[in-house]
Amino acid sequence: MFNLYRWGRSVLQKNITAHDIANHLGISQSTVSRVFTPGASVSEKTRRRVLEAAELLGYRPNMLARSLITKKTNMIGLVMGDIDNPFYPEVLSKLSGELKKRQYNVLLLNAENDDVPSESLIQFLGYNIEGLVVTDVLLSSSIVSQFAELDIPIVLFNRYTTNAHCHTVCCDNMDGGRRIGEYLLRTGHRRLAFISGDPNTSTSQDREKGFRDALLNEGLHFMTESGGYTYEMAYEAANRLFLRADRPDAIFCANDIMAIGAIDAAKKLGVRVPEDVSIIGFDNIKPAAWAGYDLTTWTQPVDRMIEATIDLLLEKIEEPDRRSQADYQWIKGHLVERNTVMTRNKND
Amino acid sequence: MFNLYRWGRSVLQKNITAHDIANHLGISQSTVSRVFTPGASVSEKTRRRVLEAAELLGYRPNMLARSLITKKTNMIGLVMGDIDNPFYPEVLSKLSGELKKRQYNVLLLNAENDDVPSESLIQFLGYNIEGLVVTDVLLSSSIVSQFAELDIPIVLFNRYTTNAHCHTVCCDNMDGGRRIGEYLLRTGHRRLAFISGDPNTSTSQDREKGFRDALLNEGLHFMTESGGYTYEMAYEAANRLFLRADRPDAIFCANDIMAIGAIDAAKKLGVRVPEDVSIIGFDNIKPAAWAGYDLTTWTQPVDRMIEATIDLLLEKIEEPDRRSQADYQWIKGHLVERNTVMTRNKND
DNA sequence: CTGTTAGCGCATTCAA
DNA sequence: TTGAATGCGCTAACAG
Repeated sequence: MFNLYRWGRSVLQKNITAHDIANHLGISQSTVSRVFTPGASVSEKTRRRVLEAAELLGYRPNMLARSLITKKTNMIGLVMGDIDNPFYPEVLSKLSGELKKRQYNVLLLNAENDDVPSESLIQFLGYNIEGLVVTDVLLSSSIVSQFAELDIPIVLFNRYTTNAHCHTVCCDNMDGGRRIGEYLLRTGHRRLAFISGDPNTSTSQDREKGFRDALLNEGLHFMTESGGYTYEMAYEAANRLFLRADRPDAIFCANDIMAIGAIDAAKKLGVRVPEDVSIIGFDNIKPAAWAGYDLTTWTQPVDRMIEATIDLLLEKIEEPDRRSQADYQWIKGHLVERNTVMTRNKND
Repeated sequence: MFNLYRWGRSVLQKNITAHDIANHLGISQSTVSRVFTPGASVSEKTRRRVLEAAELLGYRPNMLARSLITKKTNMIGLVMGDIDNPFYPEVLSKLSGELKKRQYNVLLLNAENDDVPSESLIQFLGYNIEGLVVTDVLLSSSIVSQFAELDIPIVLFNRYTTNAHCHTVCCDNMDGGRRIGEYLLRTGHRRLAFISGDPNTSTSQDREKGFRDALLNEGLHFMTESGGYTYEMAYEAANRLFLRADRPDAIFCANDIMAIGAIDAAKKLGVRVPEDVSIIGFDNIKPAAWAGYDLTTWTQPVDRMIEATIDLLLEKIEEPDRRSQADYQWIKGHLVERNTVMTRNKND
């Protein structure tokens, strides 16, 4: 009889290989491999024996060796931008969760202050990641072309470029901005202001552009301040706005964090929200729902965006020629009415 | 002369290997390998030629093949608990950043609601991760022993167990709780309350225990409510507290999110903070500093905790016998005084 | 259904 | 300093 010690290896050995199992069972290594290869043909009996021995000895196929041959690592690179915005941890968590459901693992890279470390991305290539998701930042074109040459798909989450190799899943920011503008108009606001995020980002630009379009239809202009997507800068920006002679009756902030900063600034100055000024945000992060703010805002449909991201990415990976998914997807959000906007008398 | 096409491969070829470079240069594959192996001996001249050709052809060593031999993958597994608490995205981002500085990459796994997917962790073993960092959750002992058998170190961040194989880097929660208790006593509070987090977590338990110790020294008891580490539950818990006949004059919440919920509950009921009730949190997350809350709280020294985590983990990985780092580290935080606690007249 | 063989791309002996 | 040879652990033909 074969037994655990027959081949001079103890149960406590660290690296059990398919070979060990094969020897232990007196079968060939490739048969063992077949048991762990979906779709390979093995008799039910040997399958059971192998599985049993594997369980006993603690065998687990070595993904690295496997990947070396199959060229499938099941690893996806994830580049995270602005983690300070609570919107993105949510994205991160859901994205990695969904990816795991589909058998993919996430190799993480965080890009602090818009500075995507190119060398790390190149390292990722060394690990043979099969795809890349990039949230809220842009990649250098040199990096993009390296990925392109290797046919590794890239999906930009909430960003877009004209670079043909980058696909995009994005909240329809223009639409959001426009409909927020229309909403503010419809509720009787006339002295409007916009606090922008980082002016270099398409998210901020598009929200502003949509907003402008809506106002232009009514022949209205609006004041602008820069809030850099941070609480502190938006707080200051709002202060400047409130101190103006023609103080706005509504402020649209390019994200919720800034809207919260604006609300706090208003409180400090004794400007009442929404009686004296309406404030509206964008993202619908958790704190927006807190009783202390109760912020009217715009929802980014995270779940649908993530679903689209994954469907797009995995289609590119698994059936590159299928192209059933659009390469650029703009997903519309919707208004969440809470209590920071009030309807005004148009003859105010 | 050799040229790019001599070996029938075009510049656009997808997978350039060390062999390709070798052929292109008319040298051996092992020489090419040496150029990319720190400490190997290659003449300066060939090193330059190889590097040049590599650059030209876009060669990059395949980490998988390399790891197969060296047993070094430079990958660290990271299990993230409660990502809803803004404290943890910060940890995530800093941890992965520091790890990258030390040449390690992060394989991510997020554990939603305390449910660590064991199969995913076992998958991680297949990828030959070299270490595991676990934030704010606990692992099943069966998983831990599998890691132990393979000598893969585990560092628990903000959790601890008696399991010998798990090392720990933790904010000294008992100390924090105690010193918060002492602070509240010193500032004249006598009717104290505690809103706990998830009662199963050591973080909540220890903060409560320290708090109790401080009060016991003065022979005081305190009211307790459960806030489950969420804004909503803490809001309700605070409501119950405020409606009692013996309404507390100070509430210690086991984290900032809950303290914010408590503040909002107070506002809603017209209970003034800090005039009628003092509120103190734990974590010092960003929103605690917002003007709308201006929360007095306890800082977890994130940077030092992360540094300790990495030092500990990498020592276990790189020089397992050195043991210069303590296996269990409790790091003390400190009070951040803002405006939700006021000194009371002891004869009130 | 199973065993044999041949690599995947690389680091690492051992000679030269 | 370099090249030839070997094998890490595995999958994928190819026979049988």
